Amino acid sequence: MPVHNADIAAIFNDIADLLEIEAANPFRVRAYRNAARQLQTLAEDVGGMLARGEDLTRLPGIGKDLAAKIREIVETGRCHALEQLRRDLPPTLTELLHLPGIGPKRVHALYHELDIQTPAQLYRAARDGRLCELPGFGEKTELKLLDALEAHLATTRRFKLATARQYAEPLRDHLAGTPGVGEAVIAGSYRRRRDTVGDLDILVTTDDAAAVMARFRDYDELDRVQSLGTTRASVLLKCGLQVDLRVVARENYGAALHYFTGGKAHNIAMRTLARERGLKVNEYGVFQGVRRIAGDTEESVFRALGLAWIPPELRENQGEIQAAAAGTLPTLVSLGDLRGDLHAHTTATDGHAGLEAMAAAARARGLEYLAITEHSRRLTMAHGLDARRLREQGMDIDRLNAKLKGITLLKGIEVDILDDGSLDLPDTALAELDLVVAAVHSRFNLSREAQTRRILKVLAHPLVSILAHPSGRLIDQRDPYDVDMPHVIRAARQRGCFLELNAHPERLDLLDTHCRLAKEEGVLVAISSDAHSEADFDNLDYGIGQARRGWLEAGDVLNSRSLAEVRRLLKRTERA
DNA sequence: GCCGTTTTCGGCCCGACTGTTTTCAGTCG
Repeated sequence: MPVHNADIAAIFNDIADLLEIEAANPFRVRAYRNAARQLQTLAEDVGGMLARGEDLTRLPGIGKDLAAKIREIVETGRCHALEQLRRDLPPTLTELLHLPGIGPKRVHALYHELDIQTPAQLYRAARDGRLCELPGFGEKTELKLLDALEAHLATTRRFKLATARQYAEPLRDHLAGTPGVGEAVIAGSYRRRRDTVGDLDILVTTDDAAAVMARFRDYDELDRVQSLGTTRASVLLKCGLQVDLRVVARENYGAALHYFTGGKAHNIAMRTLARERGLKVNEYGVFQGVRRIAGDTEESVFRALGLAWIPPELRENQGEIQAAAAGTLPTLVSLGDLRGDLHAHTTATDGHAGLEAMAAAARARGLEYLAITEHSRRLTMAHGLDARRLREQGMDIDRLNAKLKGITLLKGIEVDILDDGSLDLPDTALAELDLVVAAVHSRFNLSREAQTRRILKVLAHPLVSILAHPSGRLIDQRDPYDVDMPHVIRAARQRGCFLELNAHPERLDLLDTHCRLAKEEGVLVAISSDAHSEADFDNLDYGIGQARRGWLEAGDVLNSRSLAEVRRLLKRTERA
């Protein structure tokens, strides 16, 4: 079984947890966590990099020791260091660590003083009032733990960005309605437009923090307060989403917004850079000694460190700080750059609107062209098209195009990729179309070798232009299938094919890291709505967010081109 | 454990809130 970066990251995080419980050097612990984070943001599995003879110590945060451990895990599937730790400490202790209010010191005490190893044992101890015996534990801690364990708060889940938005915007508006409030903005991973968010970070500026806190506490959707101070509060909404609120004075807005937007790694890198320059960055500003030299605006914070303003989507410490210093930040693609959409359905299959309505909806959003790409016959559930119905729809599109103004419909198909990598419709039918989008909808659990072979075969097909939702994942529902994505991307470049970034909020597929890899390899990305209804074109904005996280510029996006240019590029695919 | 135009040793981001502490450690983001 191939080992994935996420597996190695999990091992490193486990090691970090156990080391922390053993009160190891905190910087050593941090090194493991940094490495885990680094691994999770790589576009390619380190196994592949090792196979090509690459030196892993070139990766930031990976030195000689951790590179050797990675090699050990890839080659043997085991990690001696972790096994050693687990001989000394029960592995279930890391579960305790994830309970609210429980950190390494308390886990250490629980284990060594009361022999508590699992959440269930902790629950019994709290219920029996045995926790109070421990120094540092009191009655309140005990009650809070009982509460948390009963509410199963240990299982923290992430929310899809589109779902989080439904809760976030009304709450932000509620807070913004407090008298005296200046700015009220949702920061954190929401502002960075991650595909999912673990919690909401809301920043409010005002001179009357108490009023904002009071209004926060009175919010209808609020389930319980976890902490509430004069400038910071943390609550759980009834839906289970955690919200962290921070209130600052107006002059601190820029510094606070930067602080509460950046990914952890970005913020640490920024503060390290400041320190190197004899400065200090915190949520109140940039300081030279006691003198505050910036912080009113985000621009001023970056400028004080000699950096250009970095778009929120890039703030993950993936090279954006270096690019900002060198003046080489990308000009990220925006919704207005999109001139067409290359993936949509109608009532002919599983869509909810007809050709004409979909065309009108696309045109209303400023699009100049729209490809109709129904499912093919194998997807009987979606009433997929066979060759005859596809031809009939083509004639409908010709007739409609003759009278449509301001938008052109393209004839396409989202043809199903069969188990062996062949296509669900004959070439004679596909050859009649303007573009062929190919998609995997079955056999998600093939081995990496078989799945990669299957998709490479599709990319080699002379009539295929775009690979739809390349990883096949459904957020929260289905993991990506196992495929060698760097290989797929290189194959797409050789064949002149394009990769779709499916903008549906449940897909957001291409992943951001693979968008960036596609850009580096020179493969254009099609940001597609996969619209099944008129309203679905609004989803394009989620695709834009993901594309921006992948550093894509307008020039990297296929459907930022004019219709004539797109037609030319599709033709080149066929000839390649 | 990582890292290095001040360095191969000696650093390593920063502050708020809670609870139990009576001056602060632990946790969290």
